[in-house]
Amino acid sequence: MLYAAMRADEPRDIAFRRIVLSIPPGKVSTYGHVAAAAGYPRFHRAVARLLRIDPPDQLPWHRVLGAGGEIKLRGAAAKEQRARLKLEGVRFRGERVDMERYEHALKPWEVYKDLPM
DNA sequence: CCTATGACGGATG
DNA sequence: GCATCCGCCATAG
Repeated sequence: MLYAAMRADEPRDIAFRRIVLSIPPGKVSTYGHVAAAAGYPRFHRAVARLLRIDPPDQLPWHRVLGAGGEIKLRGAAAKEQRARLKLEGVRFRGERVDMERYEHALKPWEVYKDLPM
């Protein structure tokens, strides 16, 4: 088993995944907010890492943005994310998502932890 | 052990 | 808005 896959089974990563899964279509969140909602306020970079190593078809990775609604991917991947969001009706203001309208309010981790996936 | 590199974030000028 | 710097977590060499 690959080390990356093992790491992805750590409780922290489970929490990150479940929170990302809770973001509904047409809504978005940020690396920092996902980390904080999971109970790990300084782990925004770990959230980004998880989205990078997880199979792309298992998580709505495109609904996670940088602070302020900024797409942090580069090149073709950035276009891909923007296209996916647009398909869900998420509108942009310039290069950023209009967070006032599309940011999903994440609930505290206790609300997610015992819910069915 | 140290350095470099990221799908980061905040503070500062 | 832009440029810099620093802090933070994780991985690779």
